[in-house]
Amino acid sequence: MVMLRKIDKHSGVPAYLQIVNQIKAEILLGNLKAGQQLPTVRELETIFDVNINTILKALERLKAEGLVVSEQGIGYFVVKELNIDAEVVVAIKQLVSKLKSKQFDLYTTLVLVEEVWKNERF
Amino acid sequence: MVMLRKIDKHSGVPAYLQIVNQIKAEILLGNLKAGQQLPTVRELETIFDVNINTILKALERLKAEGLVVSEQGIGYFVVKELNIDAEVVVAIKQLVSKLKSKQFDLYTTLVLVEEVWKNERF
DNA sequence: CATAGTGTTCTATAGATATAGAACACTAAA
DNA sequence: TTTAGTGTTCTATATCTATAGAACACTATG
Repeated sequence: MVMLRKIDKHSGVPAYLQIVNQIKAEILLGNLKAGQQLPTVRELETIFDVNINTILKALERLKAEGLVVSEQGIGYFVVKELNIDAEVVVAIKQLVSKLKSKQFDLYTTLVLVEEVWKNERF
Repeated sequence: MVMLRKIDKHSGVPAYLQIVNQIKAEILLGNLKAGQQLPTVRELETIFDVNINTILKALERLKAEGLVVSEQGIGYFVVKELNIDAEVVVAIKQLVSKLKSKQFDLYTTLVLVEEVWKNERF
């Protein structure tokens, strides 16, 4: 089931990138499958609560990355199936569960993951 | 040991926020301890490879969050000790290790963690 | 007191981001 | 053919982000 949420306008991350991220994640998690149609651009405008031009900028990026295609007069469609290893999803869910139980917030969590990623040699 | 890196000017995330994140993470990981002096603003300018005003914007944010204080003519100092549970760091390192071994990139990883965080009810 | 090394403030400019509004182009179905 | 529902393009405007450059203020030390 596709879950698209309003973006966070105060996070500092550009709105169009937050939209790209959400749609990409839905594809990665298998909630959006190849061939499936996205909501219309005007529906996305409502869903994300941003201007249509911001929607178009995000979709343009997703097209450039080859994840979706547009058909004028019809709609946008998912191209690639990017289903990831279920084991990975489980591992992420476990970490998220642990951090939530320890009262971490999302922002702190993301910062820590990024730093560990960049600082550790594996 | 403090590890501060040049920011990624093409990530879309504002430079001053990337700087805030790096310094905050160093404090969280215990690499910057309470009372410790940060590099000078002009050293930070070189380290992060951005303009001094961008450094000041980041430090202003860290001051507002109560993580650092400035003393004019002297320097910036860490206020809070935010050392986190070692168990949490280990868990994050394990996840990062697993994802790197499966050829995930950092960007995809962060997007997935964020989506799982927002979509799962724990 | 003079100086070097700190942080601080200010102005000007360029580029990126986001919105609003309007119009246009294509597709499918009545 | 007409119409409703799609995507597409364009202009104008406001705000945020980042840089450059200059000057100023405070602290410690010789």
